[in-house]
Amino acid sequence: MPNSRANDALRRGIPEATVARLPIYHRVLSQITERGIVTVSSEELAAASGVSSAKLRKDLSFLGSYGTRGVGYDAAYLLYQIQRELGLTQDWPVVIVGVGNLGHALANYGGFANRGFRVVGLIDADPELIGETVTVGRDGEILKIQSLNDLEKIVNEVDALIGVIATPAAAAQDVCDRLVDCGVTSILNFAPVVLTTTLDVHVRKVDLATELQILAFHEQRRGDAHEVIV
Amino acid sequence: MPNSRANDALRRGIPEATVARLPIYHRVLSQITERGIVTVSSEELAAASGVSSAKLRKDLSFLGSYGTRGVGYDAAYLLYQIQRELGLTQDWPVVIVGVGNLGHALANYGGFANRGFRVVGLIDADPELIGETVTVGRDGEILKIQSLNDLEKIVNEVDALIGVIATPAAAAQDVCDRLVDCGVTSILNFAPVVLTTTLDVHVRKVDLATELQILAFHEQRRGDAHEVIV
DNA sequence: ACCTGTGAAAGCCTTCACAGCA
DNA sequence: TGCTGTGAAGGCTTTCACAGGT
Repeated sequence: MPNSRANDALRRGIPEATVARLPIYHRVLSQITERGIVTVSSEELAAASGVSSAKLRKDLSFLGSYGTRGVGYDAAYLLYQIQRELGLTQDWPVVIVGVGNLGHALANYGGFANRGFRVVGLIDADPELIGETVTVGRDGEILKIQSLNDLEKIVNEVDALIGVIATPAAAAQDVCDRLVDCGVTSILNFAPVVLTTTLDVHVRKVDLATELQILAFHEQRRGDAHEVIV
Repeated sequence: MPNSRANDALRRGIPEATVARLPIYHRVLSQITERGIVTVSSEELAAASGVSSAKLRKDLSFLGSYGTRGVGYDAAYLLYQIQRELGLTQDWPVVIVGVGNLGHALANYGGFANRGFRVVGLIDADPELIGETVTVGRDGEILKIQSLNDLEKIVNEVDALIGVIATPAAAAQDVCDRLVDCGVTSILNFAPVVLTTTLDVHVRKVDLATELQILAFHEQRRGDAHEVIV
């Protein structure tokens, strides 16, 4: 039974590459609807998202047929569908472990709240930091930094399924293990280490040095672009 | 002339997917050599990097034949080759625009210095911040935050080719244009906007909310994994 | 015996180009 | 006419499996 690509959309098997772009479309559509625009063509939406229109149409076709031929997409309706697909219509409690500069930046980051994420726990190992208050989100909600010792208690209390690791590299694997042990199934890791977990846990990694190194690679390439062995 | 894949490595056309993994291998090899390990097999290195050994061998084969059959790779030698390939044997001056929490975190980030990056400029629009000193890197080097008005002067002075944008979304495109105008050709963008530039400028994007949204998507999937149309 | 390096196969993603519908 | 939705083609990436050295 050679199960073709055609059925994938129906079986809700949205390609990973498409999933990774949905948040961009989501953001662009938010801006567009806020400006009062009602209808948008694949060409326009693609340009604003930095992708080709063919790619955009393919991406959207995995969600369903939400456009109108000859016209375009109803921006608000499409926005809602993407929101639903991404699970942003519900509320995701998130705990952040490691409240250095980066952790602070994440806690303050305004972009979370209106996308369904709520920072409900700030955890750090440094006794100096514990008890300190941090403003999370844009509307001035205040949260106290809690002790790493209480990680399990905190995670269980707030029922977080998503954890963010912004600790030094040395602490990350241990924190990861503990998060997973108490039920966290999705982890966003900013520490520069490869985390090992069971397969059912989703780990995504953001590595600042890595990004710069990729840029440096291309930058260097400019210089010796013509040192080619023919 | 159907130019085959086989020549790609020689013509220095390393696949993008491989380039994106080289920094990981680089980091893992650094740790390994620091522990005094001399020889490493593709299996070991792959495990520590979180990839399959076949993938690792293919990746390394694009750089050249640096292993020994029946034995493995000389860790220090391989590390050097990757370093050279990534352009980390030279020194890249980097300017950071936007010195909020995130900008601070980036400035302080210890991982840059020993990977060939040197933060040489901190720029912000907020008059309150200008003149404030920030410790960059691990060895306590001190840098003063400078005014956005002087961006062009600063970039030209320090000869930066790489710029990091950590400003609010609204300011990002303008900052990008100005950086490009004064010769920056690689940009790492943390602002949640799609930047438009000429094709010869390399832009990489790190979007914190996007990463969480991708996790949320998969998290949601767990719940309704069985709501499948058959 | 062992482990690298690599063609070949399989799978995934993007682009093309146009049928199909408003 | 105009724009979406989508097969088909093409390109890129990963995996397989083994030939080729040590």
